[in-house]
Amino acid sequence: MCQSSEVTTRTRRSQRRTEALSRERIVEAAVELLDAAGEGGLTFRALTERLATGPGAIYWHVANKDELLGAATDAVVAAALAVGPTGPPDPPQDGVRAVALGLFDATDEHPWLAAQLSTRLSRGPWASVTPRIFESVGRRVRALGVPEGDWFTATSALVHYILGAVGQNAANTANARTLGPDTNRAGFLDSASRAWEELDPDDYPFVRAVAKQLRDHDDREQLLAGVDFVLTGITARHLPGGQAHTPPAT
Amino acid sequence: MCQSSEVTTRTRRSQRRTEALSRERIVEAAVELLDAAGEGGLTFRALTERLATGPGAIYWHVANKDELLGAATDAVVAAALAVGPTGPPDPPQDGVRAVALGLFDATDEHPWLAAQLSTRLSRGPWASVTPRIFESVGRRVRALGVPEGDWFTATSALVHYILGAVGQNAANTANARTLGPDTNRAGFLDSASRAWEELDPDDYPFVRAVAKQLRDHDDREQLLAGVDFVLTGITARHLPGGQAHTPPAT
DNA sequence: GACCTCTCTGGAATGTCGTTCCAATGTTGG
DNA sequence: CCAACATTGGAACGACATTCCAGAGAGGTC
Repeated sequence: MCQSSEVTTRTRRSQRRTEALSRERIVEAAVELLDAAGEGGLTFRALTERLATGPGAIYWHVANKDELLGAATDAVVAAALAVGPTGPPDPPQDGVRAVALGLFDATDEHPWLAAQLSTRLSRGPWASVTPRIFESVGRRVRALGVPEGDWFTATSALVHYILGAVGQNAANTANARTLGPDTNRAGFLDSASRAWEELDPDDYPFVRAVAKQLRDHDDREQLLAGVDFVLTGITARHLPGGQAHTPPAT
Repeated sequence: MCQSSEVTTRTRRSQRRTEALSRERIVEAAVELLDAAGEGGLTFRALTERLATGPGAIYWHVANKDELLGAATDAVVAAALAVGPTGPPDPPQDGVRAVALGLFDATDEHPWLAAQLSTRLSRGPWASVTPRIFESVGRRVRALGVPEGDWFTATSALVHYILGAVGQNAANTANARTLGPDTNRAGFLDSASRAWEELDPDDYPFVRAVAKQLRDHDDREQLLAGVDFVLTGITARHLPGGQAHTPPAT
């Protein structure tokens, strides 16, 4: 394969691209690739092909793949939280529920988001995407009447729960898709439930006992139930009345 | 590099290994590599070197890297939950707190665990490591007196919170280590707090307001506070008395 | 218009990784 | 002693992220 010297005249590109490359366009293409082919679908090869360019051009706008993934995550989360930016004057509890559902829907639409969120949070929790979510939830906590000294603790509890639940729940739908086009969420939960029922009765009595509830549960209901647990806990501690529980509008 | 044919006589290994290779030994070595060099430290090359063998031998015992990572995660989590296997007869609340702290300490000892837990959960939440944690928490929920129909919802809420909080909190300590040997956890939180304070005052008023609390907070206290929020929420809903809150032993 | 300079481009090359392939080895049982 | 067999480990492969660099276009200067 040792070609002679004349090859150094590289086949120059047809001409300069009509539409300039930009970080925005790259992130946009990255999100599309991730949506289409999942986590492993984002490669620089696929990216160069889709943008009709070379790796060097992309690296001019983006430091590396990790930063690109972070930017994609950030863009999607920002869009998800943008539904009620500054927080409408509805009851704070409803606001927190809206944030949770917004993230839930985002992970549903972008199946790769759940894994990305978890990975990013466990690698540098206080950067990038966290402040956005923290701010969104924290404002409602403040509006609840929680004393200032407990803002951080209460908000952290809510954010941790929401991210944990969203990551795990939305994966149900996402995983069902990867199992095949014919397998729907119900089928996925069905097989998961069966797997639980087949565990060792001595080691896993409880898990076996709730296997049926796993099959029948509704992700959104469960997400909201958990949010309400935390909200109740927060208000019960700080507001002796503890009238925290406004049931979610169904 | 085109060598002649005599090279086909490969330099055969000295002799058969004295101690047989086994899946156990491989997983053990994998955990050690992960502990020593972090997430990126586990490569088949490093593994073959450490075990003084070749890739083929490892692949005979393990399907692929993903399965190996899963096995490593499973082993570490199993060890973390093995402190009180069947659940001692202490108050259920304390039991849940013990599970949370056990996972917290495990991620502290194995910094890679947080990311692995999140990734695995969001990719196939109902397999591998989840039943173990679910069982552990679920037994205490049952012991709390929660009606059977709500076991799954209540346990899910607790597990989601614990995993979310553990993943994010333990990362504080882990990230402090990667920042350099001289940077400790306090230094890490300090710079994170400063980053929060430098956010746009218009977009992030709440985050800026709690930046100081971020700097001063204690991970374990906060973890337990969140667990208590959820526990309070659970018991308040189901047990009208709502005497759920046994303050953690400090 | 000819020149320089600076930003931006994209094709080739590099090194590492997970994984596969297979000749060779010790072991087991006939 | 020999033929299956489970197991080993070295070499090779293809994909990937990343780096390098020759060059194209745009804007300025004379």
